Amino acid sequence: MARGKRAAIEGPAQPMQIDPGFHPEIRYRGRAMRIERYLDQLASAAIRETTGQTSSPLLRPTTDPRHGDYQLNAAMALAKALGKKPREIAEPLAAKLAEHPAIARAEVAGPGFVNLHLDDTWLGERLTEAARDAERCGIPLVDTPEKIVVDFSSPNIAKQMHVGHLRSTIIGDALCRLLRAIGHEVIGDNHLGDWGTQYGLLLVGMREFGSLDALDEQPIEELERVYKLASARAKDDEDFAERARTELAKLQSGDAENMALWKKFVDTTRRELERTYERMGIHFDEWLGESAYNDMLPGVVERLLAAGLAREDQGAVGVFWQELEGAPAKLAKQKEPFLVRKRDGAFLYSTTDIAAVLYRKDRWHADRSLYVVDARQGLHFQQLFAVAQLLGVEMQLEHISFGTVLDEAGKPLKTRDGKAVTLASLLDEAERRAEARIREGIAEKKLHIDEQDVPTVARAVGIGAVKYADLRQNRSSDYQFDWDKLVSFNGNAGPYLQYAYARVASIFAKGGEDLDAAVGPIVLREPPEERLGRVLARFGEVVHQAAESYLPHLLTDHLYDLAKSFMSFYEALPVLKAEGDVRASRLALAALTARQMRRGLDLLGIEVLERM
RNA sequence: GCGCCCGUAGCUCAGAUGGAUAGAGCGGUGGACUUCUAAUCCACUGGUCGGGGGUUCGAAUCCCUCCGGGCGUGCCA
Repeated sequence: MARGKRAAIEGPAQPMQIDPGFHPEIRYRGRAMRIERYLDQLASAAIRETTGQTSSPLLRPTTDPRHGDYQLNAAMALAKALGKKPREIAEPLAAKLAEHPAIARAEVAGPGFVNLHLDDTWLGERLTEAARDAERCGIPLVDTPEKIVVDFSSPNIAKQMHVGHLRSTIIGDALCRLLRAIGHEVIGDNHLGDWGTQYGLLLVGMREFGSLDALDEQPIEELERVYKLASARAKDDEDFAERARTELAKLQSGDAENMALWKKFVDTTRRELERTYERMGIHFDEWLGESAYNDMLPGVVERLLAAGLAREDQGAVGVFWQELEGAPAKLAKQKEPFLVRKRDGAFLYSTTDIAAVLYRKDRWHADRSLYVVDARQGLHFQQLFAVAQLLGVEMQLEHISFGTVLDEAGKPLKTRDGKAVTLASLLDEAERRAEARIREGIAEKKLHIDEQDVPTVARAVGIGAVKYADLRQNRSSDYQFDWDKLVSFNGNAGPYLQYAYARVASIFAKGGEDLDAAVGPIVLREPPEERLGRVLARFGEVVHQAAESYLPHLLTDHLYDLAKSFMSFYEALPVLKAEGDVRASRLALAALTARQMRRGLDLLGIEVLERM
């Protein structure tokens, strides 16, 4: 049963015609569903017309469906400035908006809220358009595309990736996908830790007790083994430590022999890292590690000195905020210098990061550079960004910080013997648990998976569950890792969404229907359809919000809403057994759901399965 | 000391630029499978939003203060 008024228009949706006297500049851009922005523009125009004011309508989705779909809070805000009662402002505003075909009803309520009820006919037409946009899936492009560098994952050479890299890798990858989806040009850059003091120890250690064969076969294990031995030795053998420093200096000045061995460390490790990334479906556009900026480092320090931003102190060179004009007050107060050259002449990661900022600006002409890095490095990035600003680099810099991964007891996730859990072992465990759950489901005849597909499904479900668990939480807080929740098939978890997708897909498989051919027209008749339709209509908007606020959990929450709404619809109303227009409409709703689920999960780096 | 983050239902968490009776999931209780996948769906249950002040027509949200927890802090990254 459709709410509100319904125009007589049926059949294929037309690009909507808008009364030019009302808002000549606003066009609903065909298939690009960004409904909130559209309503916002509509309401702004209505405010201008009824009050002469240019002000935000303060459009918000309602929290209670009885208040309609969206509410405007502007009347209360405008009351003081206009010297009127809020309701006196709200009444004409509501009347104006009610004239528009998108709005079924606009009611004034409470102190001066304007509650907007979307028109189901209008909404059905917009959904029909979205159903016919298989390519973009209703996600509009940004007006001004930017070039954005996303610096993420960034493991160290010669060390296993561990849970500490998990979040950066998963969140960074999702942000790349999201920003690309709304039309930005994205460079995903793996800023490897492939340069620095540990290489002196590794060079000497490798020659002393390393094996080149082992390095080829199990590079990371061998490098970790050698490093452990070498650093232990260096502690009580001053001669050994001195040789390590000498070899490091030779490496940094380009000694051919050391360079060759170092290169071998990097290449072999990279091959091993790529296997893990492949397993996770992660791709980088660039692998510019710290070593890539080596040649720039002396110049960076000189430039800072010349600009009067840095000075020498106790043999080291750094930026001393409390002495600097135009420095952020907080940095000055903290009195922590930003060191860029050590007493022994070596450079630090601060120096490398400044070089990378300059490189990204000068060589790539990036508009934005995002650093998907642990929250504990917050101070470093504050300092880095302040230096960049003082150097006059015009590029938006953002630290996309995230919290620590904790175990069930709320402590940082470690193995029993206190070591960091490696990423590989975590993924193994996820797949193992997923497989166990899947076999249970098959035994109970609740899942429909052929034996030969079990490993594939277990992989997609296991990896997907890990990613979803990470992405669904607001990045800034620490997150508690819980295996049972992770692989659970119900509730807000990855497998539930994959299951929901498989259920939609099975409608088409069962009915022999082509998903791409199911294009409606969509007409919202029953309450479950109206609810599903309203969720479907928000997709483009949510993708934009998630991308531009760097909050993937906005999308996971939305996809969960979508899955729930679809499940309710699916349980309540027949699709294949419906007839005529109703069947066509419901098939199109299902097809649009499937596409948004697939696309949405893809933007999070999560695979879907046609059958499970 | 200085700085950053956090404190919301029994548990895990959402609550963007302040908006109506603070929402999910898990858990608990009760229902729904001869009908498109029941690992699903429906209903119910559950809160001094850490405490106290302040700003506002309106505060979980902004400001101050206190309490509790985590993290960072001169030559690691």
